[in-house]
Amino acid sequence: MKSNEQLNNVVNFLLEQTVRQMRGYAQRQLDTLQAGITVDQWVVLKIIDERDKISQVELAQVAHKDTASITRILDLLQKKGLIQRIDDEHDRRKYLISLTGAGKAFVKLHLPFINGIREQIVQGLSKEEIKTLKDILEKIRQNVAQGDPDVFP
Amino acid sequence: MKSNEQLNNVVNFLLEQTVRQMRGYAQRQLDTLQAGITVDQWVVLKIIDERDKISQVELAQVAHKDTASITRILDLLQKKGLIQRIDDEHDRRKYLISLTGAGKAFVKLHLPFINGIREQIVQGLSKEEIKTLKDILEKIRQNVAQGDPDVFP
DNA sequence: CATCAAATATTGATATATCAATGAAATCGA
DNA sequence: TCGATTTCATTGATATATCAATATTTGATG
Repeated sequence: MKSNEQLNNVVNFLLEQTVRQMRGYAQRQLDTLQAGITVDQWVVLKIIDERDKISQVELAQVAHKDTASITRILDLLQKKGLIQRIDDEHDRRKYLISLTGAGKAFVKLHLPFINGIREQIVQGLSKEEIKTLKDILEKIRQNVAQGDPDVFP
Repeated sequence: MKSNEQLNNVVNFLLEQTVRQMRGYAQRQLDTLQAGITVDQWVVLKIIDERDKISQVELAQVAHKDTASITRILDLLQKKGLIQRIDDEHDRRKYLISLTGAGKAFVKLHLPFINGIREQIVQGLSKEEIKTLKDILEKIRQNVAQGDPDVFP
């Protein structure tokens, strides 16, 4: 089984490494915009764009991040003037998160370029390959799943 | 090409999410050992086990980590008494990194269990699927590659 | 209604990634 | 050999992940 161990190690490693490189690539591309924003901040910004008045817990679920991370990312986005926290009248524990005018403009301005980045990442992969990749990743996700599984389309 | 866009987004997201869950799973399993060590620390430890007297730059290359990260991970491993930095007589900028006796014993003790974790992660995947996965990830890596590509077996 | 449990956001601690700057040492080129 | 460049390890700063603890508020149940 020694060769299997090798292979498993390689797969684990390759997956991590690929994601690391993807993130690096996306960040470097994003940096060329001089927009002063990180990939994770963009992800959060984009979700807010699509789901106005979302709460932080929901945001965390959709972004697959911890609420602590969301708090800190929102702090940064708020400092940049891109989002705002509005008190929820019906539940005073919550904020309703929205884009500011500047935030909306920011998303609108940069969305096409950023969609381009994502296309470049999977460039040259056929639909079949993408489907196969998704299936395999789904199997891995089931192997490592704990508690409530979250569903991908 | 419009139909692909949604798909692309999912693939990027799914990859990141899968790796995140893999890491979480591996860490939780590691935690059951009560060994007080992280996945990344284990990775570094294992490399030192295989390549005694390695330098920190080499370690960084093999582990695909920044030298800054290596410095900090080694600091922690050294505090735990698992590794030692020895001055390189031939190049006084370098350390030669080695496991201590405790470090060797630690690796020997936990290696089988940790290999088991890797095994569980890719459980149920056929060799063909693993090969396909590797090929697809390799394509993505090439799409996002910058500078010197690093080679996987 | 009072209490107790759960949800929400925040904060703190620790680990890591990444980038930039630094000091010390080695090497290279004229 | 001297000076410039490069290499090595470290440190600092910032961003994020994760886990734990907390205050506030809500909801549920007696």
